[in-house]
Amino acid sequence: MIEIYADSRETRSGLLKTLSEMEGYSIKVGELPCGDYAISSDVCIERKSATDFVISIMDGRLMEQIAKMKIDYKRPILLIEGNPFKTRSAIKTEALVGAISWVNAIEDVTVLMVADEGESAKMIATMARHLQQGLGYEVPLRRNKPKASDLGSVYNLEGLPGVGPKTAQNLFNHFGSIFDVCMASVEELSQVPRLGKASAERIYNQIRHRKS
Amino acid sequence: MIEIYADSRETRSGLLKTLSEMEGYSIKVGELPCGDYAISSDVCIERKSATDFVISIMDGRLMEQIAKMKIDYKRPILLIEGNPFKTRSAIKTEALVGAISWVNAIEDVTVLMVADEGESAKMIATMARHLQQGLGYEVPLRRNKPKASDLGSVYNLEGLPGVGPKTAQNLFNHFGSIFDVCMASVEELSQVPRLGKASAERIYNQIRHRKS
DNA sequence: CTATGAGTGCCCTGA
DNA sequence: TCAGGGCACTCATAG
Repeated sequence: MIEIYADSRETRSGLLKTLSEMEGYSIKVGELPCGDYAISSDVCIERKSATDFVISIMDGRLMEQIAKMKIDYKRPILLIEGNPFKTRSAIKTEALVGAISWVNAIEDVTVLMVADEGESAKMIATMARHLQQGLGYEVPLRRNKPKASDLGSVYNLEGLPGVGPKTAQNLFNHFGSIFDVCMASVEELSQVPRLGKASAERIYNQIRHRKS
Repeated sequence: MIEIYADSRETRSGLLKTLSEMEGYSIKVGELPCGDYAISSDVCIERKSATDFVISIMDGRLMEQIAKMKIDYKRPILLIEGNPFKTRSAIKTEALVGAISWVNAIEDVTVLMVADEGESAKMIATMARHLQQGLGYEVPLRRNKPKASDLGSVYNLEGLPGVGPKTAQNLFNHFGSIFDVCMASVEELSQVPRLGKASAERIYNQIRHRKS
């Protein structure tokens, strides 16, 4: 059973009703210190309608709420319902962008936008499930692996830090095999075109990095 | 002067043009190992149009890109342009919500949504400014590179033939590092759970395979 | 992402 | 020890 904690102020919202009608979820209503929904010990969600969001920027409530959430939760999420750019209000686009950028870049808080209440419900439910039960299987990080050996080697090297398609090809050309790349010293790695000492070191470290 | 690094694939986009016309910004185009824009040593941005986003979910490119960004940068951002829920595509809403939730909840990557290219430009520019100049005082690029991670190693090993998420983890657990996997003989590789002689040989051959 | 199906190869059991 | 069926995991495809 997936548990979602909702703040009592949300009681009247249709969202809470939708959530409580879902199979496999248990909704607990109470007084949250901040935010509207808590879906794990690290994650809480502040849900705002587009107009509410705009207003909370102007009266400074947004900063306050975000700051508060960051104290109690490691990973707060701001969920905006509707398009704030489309609201008829005095606020300038720059201010809007500035606020979102601040929330995101400085405060490191995720900003999600959904169209309506229904999407909000689905989003909150799914995130709760993912956090509490995982996906139910492992996600394949890489797909469409090439079969030809040369391509396979290049593809494999793309897994190293700071190595994209171009550098992977360079590495392979220079060393001739994955094995030789693994044996290379930092100095030898630096010889490769487009690889500086910093990247070379990171690659070297990743290859030797031991399970923590 | 605020610096923004853009991947060369973005050259044709109107966004890059808009950015380069902005006062006080210096845009450098080059080959980024991953992501489309880098705005600090810790933060890079993968920008996707709504339809692109949907397509990249379906062909599995999204997971790969996110994973790669997480290896190279401390704080990757996924910037979605337009409303993915409104695209006419065969994908189910559940899958869409699932993807966003996965990026967010499981991968702990910030998701940002904007309406169009213009907003993207403003958002990227503003975030760059916030990160590089702070809101008032100086917080320039700290040069602390992301350290080698378990995830990076597992991701790398997943590039090998016949190796999916499960086996990659098993390999890493058994040998402790990419380096040790590369040094292993066919016999030693066979020791790993669920790896028989056939798979072990394929892996061994791929690692030693020389450029043809 | 979610769903489904086929294919490969490991592994366990039983003789 | 070896054959065979069950299973786990990879990989392709489709919405």
